[in-house]
Amino acid sequence: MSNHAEILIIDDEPQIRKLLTITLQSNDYNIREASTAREGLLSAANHPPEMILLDLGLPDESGHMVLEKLREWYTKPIIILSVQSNEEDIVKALDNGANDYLVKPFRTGELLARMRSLLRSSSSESEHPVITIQDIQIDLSLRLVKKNDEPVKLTATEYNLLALLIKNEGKVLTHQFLLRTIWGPSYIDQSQYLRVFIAQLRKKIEDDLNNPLHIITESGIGYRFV
Amino acid sequence: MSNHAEILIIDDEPQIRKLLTITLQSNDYNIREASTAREGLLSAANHPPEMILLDLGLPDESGHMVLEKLREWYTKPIIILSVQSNEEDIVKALDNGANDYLVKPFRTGELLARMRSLLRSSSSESEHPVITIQDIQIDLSLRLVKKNDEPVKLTATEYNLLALLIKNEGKVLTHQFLLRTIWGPSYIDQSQYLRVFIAQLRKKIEDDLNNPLHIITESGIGYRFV
DNA sequence: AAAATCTTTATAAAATCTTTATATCACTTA
DNA sequence: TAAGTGATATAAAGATTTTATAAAGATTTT
Repeated sequence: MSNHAEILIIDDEPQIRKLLTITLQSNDYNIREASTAREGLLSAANHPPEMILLDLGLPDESGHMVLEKLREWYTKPIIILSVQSNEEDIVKALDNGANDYLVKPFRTGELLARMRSLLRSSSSESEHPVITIQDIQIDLSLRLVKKNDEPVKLTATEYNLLALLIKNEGKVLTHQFLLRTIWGPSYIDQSQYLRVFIAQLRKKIEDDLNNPLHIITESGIGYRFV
Repeated sequence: MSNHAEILIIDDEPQIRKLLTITLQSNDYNIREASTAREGLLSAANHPPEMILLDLGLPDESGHMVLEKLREWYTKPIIILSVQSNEEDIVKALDNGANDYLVKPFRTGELLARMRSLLRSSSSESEHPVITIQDIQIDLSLRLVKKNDEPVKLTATEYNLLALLIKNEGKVLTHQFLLRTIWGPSYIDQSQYLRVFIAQLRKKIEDDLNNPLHIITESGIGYRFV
């Protein structure tokens, strides 16, 4: 999964910034760095990121102050990274609008998981798992299929079959497997069902029925989505 | 601030439940308790709470399993409370849909602050109280629906159904999900209710009943608001 | 009690699935 | 090459399921 979300790191320690940058970049995040409160606020305002990682111990101003100023307008997740482990700081930060608080040194795996959790719920509407294959798009959470950005109307069974093929793009799915998965184990002999529904799907998503480019027949074996 | 939000505690240790109950009740939360996985899932289904506090070490089933089963339909915050402090458990829980993870013994002040933080962002209805979709407007805080700026008179059930559809604009909501959420888990077989109320809603907000543009039927699956 | 709302019943219409019939294709063999 | 064979494609009829809607009865609210 490539995300490319922009993350702003506000921390004055260069080695922490470096560690974070390398870790996050190798997880497909785009990084912006700031080493002071002033710089951080400026960067956030000029290029609002998807998430902010904020150190509480900044040289020019308290991190708590930065958090408050950010929260006057910034609504996306803010995670606090701090050496302070006392409850007072944690409670204060969370009540001032921080979404999470990790005590340094933190485990990077945990940080990444907490970031995923926050990004998941913050962009719950906009970020759907959309699979795009040439002119065909399928949004599994909306249960929506598009061809050239036009919605394609599919019945429940047609959708299930297409989704199964697309989830296994490139792989041959046997008749048996398809029948068992879509219709149930007692239908593995009803190959004719499969032919009927494959034909219907092709009518809806292929441009040239005599030369299907997406749903490929593997004679004697099954079908494959390309 | 009095909140009166309902919180479900799933934990098998009576003394922990007692501590949590007393702490949370003195902070104006209403508490429901469960000591096993089975009991917890049942309680959550029958009285969906505003938040769930889930222990990972349950006697009958793994807490991870409970989390997965809950997340099949429960969308509000879940905080994990566990004696396990290893990164593997934390990452797994967060990636399975937990919103936070606190290692026992935890500080109650911090737990309360993290709960406030999650409740704040989960009740995002206050941030975007008005949703506009073409000619339909819904003000979730006022419980008011307008069509072309004209107020539409809806009954309580009609409103609940429409609001649920609109909050999930574009997504197919299954019969099961709609029935369970609006009428309760014991009504999942009463599809006819849904048909009657969908017809009533369409009469009130669609221009052409023979060609509904907002409430779309997905035969065999459910309905979708566009 | 009256009004509003929810629940249940009945029925028509629409959509979908299943089955049948026939055509087509790829490949083998005379 | 031509006929034959098995697998596949497609249309269309028939059967079944699902949905829409009105309206009557029951319940709750005012």
